[in-house]
Amino acid sequence: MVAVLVIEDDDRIRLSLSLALEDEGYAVYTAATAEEGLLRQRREPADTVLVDLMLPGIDGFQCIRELRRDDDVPIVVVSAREDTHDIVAALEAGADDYLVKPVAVKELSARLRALRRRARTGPATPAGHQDLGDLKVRAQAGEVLLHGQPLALTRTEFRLLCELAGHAGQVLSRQQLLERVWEYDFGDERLVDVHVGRLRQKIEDDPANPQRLVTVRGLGYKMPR
Amino acid sequence: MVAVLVIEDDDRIRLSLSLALEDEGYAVYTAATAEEGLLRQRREPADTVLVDLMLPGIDGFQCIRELRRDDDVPIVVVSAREDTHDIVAALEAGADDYLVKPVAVKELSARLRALRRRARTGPATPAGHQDLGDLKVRAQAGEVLLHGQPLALTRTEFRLLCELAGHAGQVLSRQQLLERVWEYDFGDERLVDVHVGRLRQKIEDDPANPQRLVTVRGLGYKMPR
DNA sequence: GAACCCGTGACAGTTGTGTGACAAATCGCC
DNA sequence: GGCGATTTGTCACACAACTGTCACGGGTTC
Repeated sequence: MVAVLVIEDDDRIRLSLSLALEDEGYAVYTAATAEEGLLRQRREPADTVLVDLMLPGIDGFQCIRELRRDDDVPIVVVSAREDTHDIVAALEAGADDYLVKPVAVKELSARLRALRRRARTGPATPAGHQDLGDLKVRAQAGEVLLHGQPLALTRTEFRLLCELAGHAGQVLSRQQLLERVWEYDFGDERLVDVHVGRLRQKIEDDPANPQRLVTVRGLGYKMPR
Repeated sequence: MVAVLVIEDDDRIRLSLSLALEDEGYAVYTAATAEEGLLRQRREPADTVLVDLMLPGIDGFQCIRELRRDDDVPIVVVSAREDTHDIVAALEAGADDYLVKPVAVKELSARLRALRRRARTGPATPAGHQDLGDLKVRAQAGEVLLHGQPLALTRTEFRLLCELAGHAGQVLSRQQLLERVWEYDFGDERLVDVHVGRLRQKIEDDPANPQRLVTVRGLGYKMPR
């Protein structure tokens, strides 16, 4: 299911956009302000973001720049302003497409598909590739190198490692890992422990004394930088 | 220098677009018909293609499909028709963007930049020719050499191989392959498995132990660099 | 010492992948 | 335009790999 985040302050437009997109088969998240949208995208990233330009507080341009700072997500502007200057500014800020209200839903949907088709040819997983000493994570190639040798990881191990390596130096709670790796909203947190254990068997020189994937008691796990 | 191919039958529009794009710093090739444009793109590929919808002979839609057959080049439609139906059809055919005439050059330029920014993150080599050890893929010539000997591949096998070889070192999911090789938006992913199996019979020395086309369990397939 | 946190081995159920068979669709040739 | 050959997509089966649960035990905190 493709998730779309709609950032739009006008309640009526937000609602009608949401309904239309849901009809097209998208999962829709919404936010009424840029702040809310940015927060939401950071917590639970959507696959595509629709954003209005005229927003209270942080405006659309700034919002796009903020999103682009650490996210390569496709961004589509939906705005009432049809001035060329606005269009150019939004695209320069990092937007991928720009539609003028009122939008035809069929067109919006087609443009989303075209954009996603193009975006998908990019990196498959969020983090590109990470080097942590002897351990190299090549997300695109779907491979992990330890001392230059490719490692045979299962999908779950791979995704777990990507998640941890992508936030090297930062503690991730079992709950966060469950949500991001397993996409579970709930579940047995011990599951994480088991897979961390299995992962350690493969990436640690001495699995009983983990160096690369350490546990932070009471908080979770992290990979030191 | 970024090269743009403009396919447009109206002399005046073609000329003014060319001049405007040259002003923006693009190298511009032109073609007055789809046939001419396709030939030109095959001989000397541009980095982006602008195409009109109403062309004599092969029309714009068909032209887009032909281009897409063996090229991942960004395609922008510039048309006088502003009907949603046309827009959707063009995007579905494979276009990346759609502008309604008359176009503001600044906007066109900004959209080209946005599109190229997005497209560049994609495949490193569009559709040239790839050498992977003993296996040489000549996409343009439509032939594949194994140990210097030409291989007899079916069309599907050939396109599958081109797609994989064109992204050597990168995992492609079954879904991605379905979309790019079969142009299915959905469908049975097992179809990919079957054709990978058939392809292996032809390109692997020992099909039971694939070396050139390996499966990455849970993720998809890839050809190692 | 009690409560809690974490590592780990075992195991059954689930999922992913390769492959042969087959019918429908397409192609090439006359 | 017809007909055999080739290609394509679907299906089902078999096997291997992976996943999640559980229980046990050692360590840590208070």
